[in-house]
Amino acid sequence: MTVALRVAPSPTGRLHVGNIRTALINWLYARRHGGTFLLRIDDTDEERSTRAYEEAIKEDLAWLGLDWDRFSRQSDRLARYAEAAQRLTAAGRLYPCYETAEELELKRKTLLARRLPPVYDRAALKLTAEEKRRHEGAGRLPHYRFLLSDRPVEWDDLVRGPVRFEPGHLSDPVLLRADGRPLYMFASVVDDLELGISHVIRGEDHVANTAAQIEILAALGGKPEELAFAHLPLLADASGAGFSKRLGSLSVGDLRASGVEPMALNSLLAKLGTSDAIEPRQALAELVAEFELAHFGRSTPKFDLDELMRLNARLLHAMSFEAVRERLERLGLRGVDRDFWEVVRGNLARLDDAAIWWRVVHGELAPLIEDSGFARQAAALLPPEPWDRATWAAWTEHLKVVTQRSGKALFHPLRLALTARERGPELAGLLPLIGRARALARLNGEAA
RNA sequence: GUCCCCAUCGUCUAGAGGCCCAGGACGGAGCCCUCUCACGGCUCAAACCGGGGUUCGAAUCCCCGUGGGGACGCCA
Repeated sequence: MTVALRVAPSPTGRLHVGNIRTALINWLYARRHGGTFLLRIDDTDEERSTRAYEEAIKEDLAWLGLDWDRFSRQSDRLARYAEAAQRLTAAGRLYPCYETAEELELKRKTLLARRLPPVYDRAALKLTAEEKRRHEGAGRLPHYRFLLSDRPVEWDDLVRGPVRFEPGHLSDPVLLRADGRPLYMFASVVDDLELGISHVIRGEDHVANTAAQIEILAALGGKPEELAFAHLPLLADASGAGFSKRLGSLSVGDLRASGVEPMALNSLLAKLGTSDAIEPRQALAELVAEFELAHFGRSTPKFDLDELMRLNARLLHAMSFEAVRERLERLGLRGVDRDFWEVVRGNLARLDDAAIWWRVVHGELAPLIEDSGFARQAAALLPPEPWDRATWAAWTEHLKVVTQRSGKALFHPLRLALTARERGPELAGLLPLIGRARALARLNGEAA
């Protein structure tokens, strides 16, 4: 069986945490099983979809490193949906309905008030030809519903196990709006069938849709057993609130602005809710090798931004110079080298922070002098260049003997004078980068 | 309201009747390393939602509560 997966965002906003997780997991599954990955833009909702968002989604996926082998856009395939609708009509599975949105809303409210599930009553099925003519004569255009069977729908969900939907709990889904446009429910099935999708991995908010879509698929001549479904539990935010409440507003843009590395996000989202340890991974290939859909549980995991930021820091601490060189240069660190990166990376929470240490090493700063006498002594004992990592130990050993200082009393003033900061990377590494001239001046209390 | 799903350390989870006075990872605490923070090493604290059953024996099976999530659109 050919493995083919897809991610199907609607271009009505930027990708957010939930979207990204779904996209990533589908992508990982495809790559893990040597399958293809399709980016499908679900833009049947004309009012809310824009090309600008479509572009933003492509950029966001590219930023994450999720590439696609195939691309399709639902608005380009309207003829296909119309053709499929004709086949359903011919099979007697598509029927016109004339209720207005308001009338349907009223029906639902009435049912709810009677403690009944708000399922469509199929009143339109009983309409006579005369009644239909009257409706159309009155200017009412029909929308079309798919006639669900009276048999239960079953499938073996890759995450939830055997799932069974009893008839009567589902409304006949509207496939075509009164203006003739297909709805997601329909376009999605036609695409999955015609584009040869083998696995649909999505959030559990789609389980009821799957039941209906399996029937539509079969009515279209597709084989439901050739399409595997997996429904993952939705994410909640750290407080446990449902995903749509707060996480829905956490977009890729926000995350990027917070200094989140794409691989930090990928590392978290690929494992959150699984039994695997969540650890920083430098490359998607590692996540591909580790990916197992069966490791996902059925309960709602919490997405915690603090956890993401910690993972982000850990990822940064292990990043290679090659991986960040260009980005550092773009940050204005001209001529940045491996030594600098390796000395500094362990102290970064986000890549941008490297600029702080770049200034400490190459820029001018006003030193903090606690004891000018001691600082001048230290300056006087500064060894001649060339300097390397051993210089620091040699120098401070010498200072220790001469000044009788040790521990914090010895080191703290040196750190303050040299970097003007309480904390930072090891001075043994930093000192050679700062260089003798600058160190000398700073110890003497001069801005340098 | 109806239906579906879920319920083990703070978090993600292992656990498919005895191997569990419950294991791992992240986080937390302590110690070590150390000029600081981080890294690393070692150690510790930390959980089976409640109540009924079934069973010689239940975290594991059943029922009922409770709590959480989801679905019920001419949105996706």
